[in-house]
Amino acid sequence: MADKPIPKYMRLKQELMSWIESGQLKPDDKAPSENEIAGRFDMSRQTVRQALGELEKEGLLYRVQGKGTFIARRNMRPMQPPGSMIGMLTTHISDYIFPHIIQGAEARLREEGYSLLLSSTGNDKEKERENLEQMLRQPLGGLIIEPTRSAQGNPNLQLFLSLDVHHIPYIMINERYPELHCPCLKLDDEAGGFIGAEHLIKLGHRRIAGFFKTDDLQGANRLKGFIRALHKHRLPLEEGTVTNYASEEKHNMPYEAALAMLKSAERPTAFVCYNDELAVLLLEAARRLGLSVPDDLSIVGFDDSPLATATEVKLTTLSHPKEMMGVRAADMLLGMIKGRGPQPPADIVYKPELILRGSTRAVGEGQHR
Amino acid sequence: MADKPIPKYMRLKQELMSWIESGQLKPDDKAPSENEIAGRFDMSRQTVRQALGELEKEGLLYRVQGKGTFIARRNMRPMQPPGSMIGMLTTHISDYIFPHIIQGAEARLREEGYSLLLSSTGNDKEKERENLEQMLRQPLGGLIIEPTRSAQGNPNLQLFLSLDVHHIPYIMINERYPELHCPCLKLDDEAGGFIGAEHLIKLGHRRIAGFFKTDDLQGANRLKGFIRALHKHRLPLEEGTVTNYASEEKHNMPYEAALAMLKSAERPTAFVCYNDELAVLLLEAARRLGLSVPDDLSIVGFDDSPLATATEVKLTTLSHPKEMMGVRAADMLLGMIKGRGPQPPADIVYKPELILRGSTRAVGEGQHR
DNA sequence: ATAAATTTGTGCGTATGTATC
DNA sequence: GGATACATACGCACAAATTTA
Repeated sequence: MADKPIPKYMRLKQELMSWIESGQLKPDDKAPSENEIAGRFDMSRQTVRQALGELEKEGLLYRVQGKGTFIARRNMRPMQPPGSMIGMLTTHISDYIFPHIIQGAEARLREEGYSLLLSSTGNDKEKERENLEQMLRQPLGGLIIEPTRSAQGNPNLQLFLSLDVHHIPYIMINERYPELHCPCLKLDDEAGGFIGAEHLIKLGHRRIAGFFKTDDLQGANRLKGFIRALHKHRLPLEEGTVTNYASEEKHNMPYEAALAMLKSAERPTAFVCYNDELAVLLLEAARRLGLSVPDDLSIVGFDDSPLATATEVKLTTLSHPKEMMGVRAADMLLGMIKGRGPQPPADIVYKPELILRGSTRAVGEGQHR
Repeated sequence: MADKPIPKYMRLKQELMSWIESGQLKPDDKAPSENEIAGRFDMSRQTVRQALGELEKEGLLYRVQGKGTFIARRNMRPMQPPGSMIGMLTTHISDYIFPHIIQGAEARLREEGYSLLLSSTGNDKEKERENLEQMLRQPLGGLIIEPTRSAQGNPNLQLFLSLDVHHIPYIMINERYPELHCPCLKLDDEAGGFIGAEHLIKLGHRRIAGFFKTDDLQGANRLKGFIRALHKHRLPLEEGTVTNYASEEKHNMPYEAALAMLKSAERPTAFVCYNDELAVLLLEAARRLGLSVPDDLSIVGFDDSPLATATEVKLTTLSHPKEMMGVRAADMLLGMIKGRGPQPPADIVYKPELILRGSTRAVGEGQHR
């Protein structure tokens, strides 16, 4: 009684599909004529035509007037359902820690049967727009975005809002555009800057210079924490203590500034650096002036990148979740995609931890070697 | 006479499509009933049904029994044409030079309006299979593949062959599986091993140890070149001169081997390393024993990775095209996709160049510092 | 709540046109 | 030209779902 009768043409469709699948009918084989099928299955030719018509639309058959009906070349690979592709848009692909974040996200997504569509902006907001537009042309299930120059406004806001319109879930990593209220995974950069500076202060350093990139909010927040530590310990924030630089200048400007500082009479005894990449560069500056790290100068890096342990003097630095952040980002996004709840997940904020290595030392401690 | 009469149902289809396109019928609007259309256009209901049926299959309409026919929500964002996505399958995403290759390829592909679908095998042939299968479910325009453990056979050969069956162009980078004859971009690893070793020989070194990874062909070829250099200069290849290791052992095994070697009475005066990552590690081993590089030990790296200049002693190493290889790989693949010619492009083989830095020195030269 | 009207779904019949062999 | 096969077109009857009276 509860049975739903299957229409005749539908049963014929299934029968024919099984013929094809079992190999009884191979590609380019000729199927029986409409009249023959009608006779064999005791149905009208119109009904056969309905079944064949649908199979043709589905690409399993092709029909040639006057010739017959034939099995299509099975070019059909079993297709991925739309929405099983996740886009990831970062500033860089190859720079220090980004590959690790990407690797983490890719691994997790693949485990869950999703694919990763990768794109980078090269820290250029124009390219961010192009990439977003291109991504929107794909049937994406979601997006993981690292903002480009997050401290310099968001000219592509309209595009991001259209993600909401299309109901494409997205999250941000490292930072978020303040205008958007999407979930975000980030490091507590302010705390990191504070911890790095306070570590040096507790080692007795009093003249501490800071070097921060300021075109993204990570840099601004790390600087904020740095300043808070100085204030807390009532150290003056003198002119020239903090060097701000833009991404384009990272190879020269801070290096030159550090050289100038280290040559001055009242040279700083410690550096807090925006990241390990810069710390390695400033390590080189100290070497060039014949200064020993950590005997003459302490340096704190940031991000615990592979560079931190490649140097002779291993860098004291602040941890960054890297792969783990990528994994969690994937988890969170997949949760939003599958998830029922309309409430977006809460932000995940990682506390950076100080990793003590050889590049920092108390002032005035005995020289070695 | 030469006119082909347009069928009634086709004219109706076009009429209805124009209604939708012009906005006379908006999404979720109800279309006139089959009988009404039939009356209005003076045709039978069956003919109307044929037109509506096709439009439904094409996704422009949906029909609800007992209710009516409705215009589909045009959720269709302008879709990317299939085949505008390029897959890239590498062993690692985050390890030293891979990010640079990926970055180069991604940049070039995006310039041409293609997207990059990224996946990594983690040097695991099982994951290589899974990733390939997943990639095949996407409408890929082509594939860039870095073989996984190319020196250890190819259990996924069938999958690679099915790429040919589906006419999906693909190329390999860094190495190729010998069983497959697809275009390949690679470094002349054999020449690199030779150049590195000969450089040391010309500096007067006689006891030169080599450390090579042997689960991929790059390592095997670099070793081959290393041995050829020794032969050419009639140096003996003594027991223990060459250390082979597998990827899993890279963090400990060569390090321990180097320590043992350096402690022996007849310690080698120079190392040729599979890559910079290993060179940095062995630099550390030398430090631990109080040996100075390059005064007591010369080290040659490979790949000119960022690590090579992060160390205090900048590494003498062999160049690798990195980004450029990614860009050229993208170019070559796009050429194959667009290209008419059935003949596949020729391999591109880069000659590695010796980059002289501070980690190598002639034996017996004056000590410094 | 029931019945009637409407609308799409299924199935069959016929006739004619047109392409292929 | 004739036979065969698919394409177009119209007609009817009834079933199933939905809306309306």
